[in-house]
Amino acid sequence: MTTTTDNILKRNQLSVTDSRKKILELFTANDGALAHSDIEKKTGEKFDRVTIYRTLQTFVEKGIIHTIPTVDNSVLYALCKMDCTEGHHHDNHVHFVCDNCNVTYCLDDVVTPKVNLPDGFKPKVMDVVVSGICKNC
Amino acid sequence: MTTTTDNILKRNQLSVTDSRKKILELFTANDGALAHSDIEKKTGEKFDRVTIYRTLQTFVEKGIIHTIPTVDNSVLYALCKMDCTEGHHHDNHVHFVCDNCNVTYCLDDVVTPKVNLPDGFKPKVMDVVVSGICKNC
DNA sequence: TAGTTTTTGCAACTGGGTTGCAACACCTAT
DNA sequence: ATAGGTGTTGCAACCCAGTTGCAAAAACTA
Ligand SMILES: [Mn+2]
Ligand SMILES: [Mn+2]
Ligand SMILES: [Zn+2]
Ligand SMILES: [Zn+2]
Repeated sequence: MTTTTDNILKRNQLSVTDSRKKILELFTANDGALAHSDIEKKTGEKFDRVTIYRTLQTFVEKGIIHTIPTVDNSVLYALCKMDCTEGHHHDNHVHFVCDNCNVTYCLDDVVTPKVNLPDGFKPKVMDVVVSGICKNC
Repeated sequence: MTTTTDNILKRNQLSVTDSRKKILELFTANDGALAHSDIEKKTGEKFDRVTIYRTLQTFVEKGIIHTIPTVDNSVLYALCKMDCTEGHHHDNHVHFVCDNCNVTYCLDDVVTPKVNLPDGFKPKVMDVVVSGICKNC
């Protein structure tokens, strides 16, 4: 029997291992973003810290997940929903952090607005993080 | 003789010390944002790392400088130009990071644009970081 | 100038993240 | 199904940013 996560791994030329399956499952089961520490807790001592770091790194490189900039200088990861490929991410969407439940959401459908920059500044990439109260709070 | 930096320190009920004067001077002399490491380099072994950390922390608390979220998860600091006070910052402006010279600017005059969020999401604060090529490059 | 308060420097510690390497698991071809 | 080669894991050791407690030193106050 071949599961969804197995397929995602194979599609990306990654060998199917316990850690990769479990970590990928966490992302597909969860609609918010996850920090390294979340994963460490949810896998419960099953895998070495280093393995988790390396797995996340691999997933980012393959375009399976992307990192999210945070205000408090921690790193968050979330599933790429667009057609991201190795080395090229299409994840320029708005992120929302809930002040109450502290969950971070990818708002893939929200278009990032245009801003008028002063003369001489040429924009390329725009990161928008909105914080407030989420739909579940 | 009383300098500008001395006045800023006194106005904020801070005792005037060498480290505070020197670090504050760096901010007033520089129009881009500074990282802890920048300050460490520019002061040249003159002050302990811990002193620099504590000074920056104090300045942030007093509303003299503010922190800037970065993509690569480092912390940047820049002078508050608005009327920020102890505990309350008015620094919701757009930040610009130059891909070429790597300087980060506070674009105090650029209004942060409105975005349309999905139903149920109530926005409070919005952080916008634009990257591209700056006016000096 | 002396006494009080605040700040500094040092040393020790924490926590996130990385690296090298040997043991192990996964994939492929027979 | 099995053996061999390749990729992945776990461990130990390390690095670096940032924090903490405390005694010495500097700044303020009277
Ligand atoms: Mn996202
Ligand atoms: Mn700013
Ligand atoms: Zn919430
Ligand atoms: Zn530039």
